[in-house]
Amino acid sequence: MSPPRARLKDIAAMTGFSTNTVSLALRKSPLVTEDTRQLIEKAAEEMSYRPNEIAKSLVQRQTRTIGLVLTNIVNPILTQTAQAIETALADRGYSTLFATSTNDREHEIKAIEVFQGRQVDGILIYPTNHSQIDHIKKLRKFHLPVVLLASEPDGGFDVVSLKERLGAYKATRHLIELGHKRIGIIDSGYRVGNPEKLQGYLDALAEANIGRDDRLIVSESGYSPVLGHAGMEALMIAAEPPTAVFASNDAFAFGVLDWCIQHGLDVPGDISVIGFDNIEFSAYAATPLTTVSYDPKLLAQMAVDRLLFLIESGGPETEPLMQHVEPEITVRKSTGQRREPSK
Amino acid sequence: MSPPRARLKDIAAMTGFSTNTVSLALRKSPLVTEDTRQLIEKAAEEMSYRPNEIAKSLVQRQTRTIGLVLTNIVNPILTQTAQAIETALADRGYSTLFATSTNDREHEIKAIEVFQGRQVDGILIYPTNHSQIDHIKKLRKFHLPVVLLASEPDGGFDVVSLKERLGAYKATRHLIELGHKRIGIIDSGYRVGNPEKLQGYLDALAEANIGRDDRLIVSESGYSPVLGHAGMEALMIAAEPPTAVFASNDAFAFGVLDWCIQHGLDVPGDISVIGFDNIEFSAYAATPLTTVSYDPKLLAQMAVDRLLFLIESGGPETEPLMQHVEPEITVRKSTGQRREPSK
DNA sequence: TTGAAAGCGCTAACAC
DNA sequence: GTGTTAGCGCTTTCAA
Repeated sequence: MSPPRARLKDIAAMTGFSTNTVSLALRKSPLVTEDTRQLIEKAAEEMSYRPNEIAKSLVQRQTRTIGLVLTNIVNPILTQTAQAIETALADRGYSTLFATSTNDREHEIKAIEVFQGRQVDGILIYPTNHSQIDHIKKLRKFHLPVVLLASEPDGGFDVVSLKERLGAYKATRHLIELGHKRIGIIDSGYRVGNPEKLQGYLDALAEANIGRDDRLIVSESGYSPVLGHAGMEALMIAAEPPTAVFASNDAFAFGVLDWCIQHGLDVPGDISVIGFDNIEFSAYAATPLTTVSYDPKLLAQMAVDRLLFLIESGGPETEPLMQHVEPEITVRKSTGQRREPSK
Repeated sequence: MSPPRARLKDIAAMTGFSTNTVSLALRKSPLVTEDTRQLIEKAAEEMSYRPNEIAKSLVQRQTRTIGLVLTNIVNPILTQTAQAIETALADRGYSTLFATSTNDREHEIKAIEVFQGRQVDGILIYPTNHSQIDHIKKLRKFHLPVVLLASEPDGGFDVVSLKERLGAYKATRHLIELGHKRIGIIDSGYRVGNPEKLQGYLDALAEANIGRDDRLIVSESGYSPVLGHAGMEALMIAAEPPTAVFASNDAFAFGVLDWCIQHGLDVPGDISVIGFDNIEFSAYAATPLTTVSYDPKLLAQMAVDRLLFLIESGGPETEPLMQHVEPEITVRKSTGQRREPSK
């Protein structure tokens, strides 16, 4: 009975006005009389008219949609970022097309291509690999506004990111200040081309004149307590194990804590552990976790502001802007003064 | 120098063929010669041609995009569901438009309207309120395929959901079997119209001939350990406090655990606690959490399969199908036999 | 095998 | 104030 969907034309036929007038009226143009507008609005209401944004997009060459590409959203900090981005975008009338790369570069490239095809007005991306971003650079040629959510070494990009290197530096320094000298790191990014955290760790060691010892550096790709557990195992099995460990994300830290419980080690008595991200649950871990914290909402807001500025200024190429959020240490119970070896 | 974006017309002009031939060739139609196809593909490649899916959508009346509306994604179980949905959809060539309602009905309605405007081919939704879904019912009139991610009392809808009531029943029964008789619940849904968990709790009590005691029922809206903490406080402050508590989500349970630590209560010695969702971190809580578990990936896959079936069969109205995922109890350390009162 | 023409639902120029 | 026309980039008849 009911026609699938009412179009401007239908309500034009219904009211006797032209499609143009109807279009104008529905957009509350001052050109059309109050009376006709009301008439038209009423008809539209009755026919449950919904403008077809696809058609509108085609003619206006803008979709008011942005593409968001994250590696995954199971890391609660990325979850929060994603949610904050979606909310900030919705507040400004934009929709969010969402894709996860699952840390696979091919997926990431694919997602970007799909977004381009769907004519997104801009892209927000946390790249799998912070160094290999040629595929993202290409977007500039299409004049497609892009904001990176991770710092990228070469520059030349709009960036809103956390100072991961600084965070890692602060974490390591915190341990050093507690007297620790043998400090392990369970890194997550190095293998996939994100060396920031490892760098920060090394920065702090160097500053304190502590030599690098590769037995204290392990790397796991992914995000899960079991990986942290495995990393800890590798660290502790070696000769001269650490007295403190920096887990490059909180999930890893939970695995580390778990390893300690299983092996009867007291945290922080026997060993200190510090995480990264300050996810909500870190306060409720087996030992409340000392960790590196920052505000993902702030980051999301800055990224959205920048992207929408780039889109809406629309003008000639703007000079890339790099903005950073600074992390802090949130001290809880999992780190403590180094105990003198009982020997 | 470079034209913003190459169109079919441009590559037609370039190669001397008509736009139609170019379109056919690029879609690998057998009608066009191998030779011309290669010629055209090469030209397209050179001009970095990307088909405009918006234009395609307009003529084909399908966007290969679906809308996903969740209350929020900070609950890790919804995060996992969201991610699994996005992945399953991408595998089948669909994009995901994403929105969070933040448990606000107005937001939810707004999101749906936006999605309709953007001509999504279908909608997947976890509604804020499982009973008030008139706004979702309206979608049926638009012949827009919808799959609900929560069970809905009236029927008449395609549903893929967890048996929340059964999960709550099992959780409560688990506590009863351990000898508990005064069992508290910290509910999250009742106030917003999702009584399933409270019902399941009451089912189990009734079955065991334990009378309902409203002093043992508290309700918090939201998802966060601090709410669980507050709920626990309310429960324990009253006369005849419980010896076991069912927290309707794991975040609440963490808050409960925290309250117990602060008040020197041993879990499970003094009090048992059980959560709901089995989020990854529940194994790493202060006391590893006994909780209700299920597989969000399975749920996501079923929901996507159903929605795409509805879309692709496209035919006349299909009889609504209700599918359910059954939860199980994962027993860890936070629940134990009821201790006889020392009195 | 390829081309011409029409049209998806809308907005934008320009008449009237 | 309102109507007419053209066109966004594509697919889809229908011819040739």
